[in-house]
Amino acid sequence: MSQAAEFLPTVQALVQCYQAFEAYSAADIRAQGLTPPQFDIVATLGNTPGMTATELGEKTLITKGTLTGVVDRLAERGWVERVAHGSDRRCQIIRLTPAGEALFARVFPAHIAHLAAGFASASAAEHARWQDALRTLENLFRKGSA
Amino acid sequence: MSQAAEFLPTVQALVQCYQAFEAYSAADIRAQGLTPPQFDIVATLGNTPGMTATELGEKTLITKGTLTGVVDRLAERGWVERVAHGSDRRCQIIRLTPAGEALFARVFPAHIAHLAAGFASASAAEHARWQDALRTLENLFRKGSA
DNA sequence: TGACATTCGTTCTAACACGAACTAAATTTT
DNA sequence: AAAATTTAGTTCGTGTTAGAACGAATGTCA
Repeated sequence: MSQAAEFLPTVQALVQCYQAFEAYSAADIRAQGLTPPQFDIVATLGNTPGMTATELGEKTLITKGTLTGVVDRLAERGWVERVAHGSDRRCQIIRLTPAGEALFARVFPAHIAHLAAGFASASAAEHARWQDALRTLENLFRKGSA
Repeated sequence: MSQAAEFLPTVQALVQCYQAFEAYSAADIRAQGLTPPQFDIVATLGNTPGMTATELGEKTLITKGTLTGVVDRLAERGWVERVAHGSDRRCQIIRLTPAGEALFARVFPAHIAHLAAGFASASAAEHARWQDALRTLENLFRKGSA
């Protein structure tokens, strides 16, 4: 109410910064034939023995209802598979197939390289400043919503 | 490639900060019976005589294909209307109805107050630091994609 | 003037997002 | 052990998203 002019530019800067990053990152992911959520899942499952859908949802911040569909589409293309959990018949372990591991080995390093190219001109001091600023800002909203 | 460990925490901090803000902001908007894009449109049309769909899309960063549907739903509820453009029969002016203006007068100040509450503990110096950090970060991705 | 290209908004498709309702399987309570 | 609760994952409804194709209106150019 009081200082609207004070925080609105901050909000605007955050939104625009995030959207610029998203556009930069997503363009590279889509160019490799994956959607951002699909890439997120493949990257999370890479170099692991697989995990339950609940775990995968927690790591990727994808809600369980959405996760079913994204995993379905990855499974249709033969990149992931659902296998029974040993002791709990409610759970399924989701893991990469051999084809999925080959996909991971191809697209993950490529995407990291794409991001690294964007950050080529950034110094360690700048990274420290960004991380510090972003974390203090994030804490405002986490505290506010708790 | 070289310093993957250097920029990944920055990316992670950006994504988590943005998602925390989104969650904080969207919860308030949904509690008032609007979706975030719907709020965005009502807020953009408030205190204006209306504008074309193209203009509205540019200001809200909603693509034209999406805009049709969002405006449809707002029109169904009687908050916005499409009126003919005087000179160009391809265009339509989208504007708030009286009910839409009443909605704007109710939800817009309430949402600003919600955000202001989140920023209550922030100083002017912090805002300057956040805005500076976010803008330098944003420029990396804009330059990289150009 | 007539052919061509551009712009405006809608429609379509495929995918994602969230929450609520639902089934099945465990776990806890009594 | 039987009943009540919790947890795992799917399904469903509503809404958002990007991009491509489309028809109608406008503008350009020869």
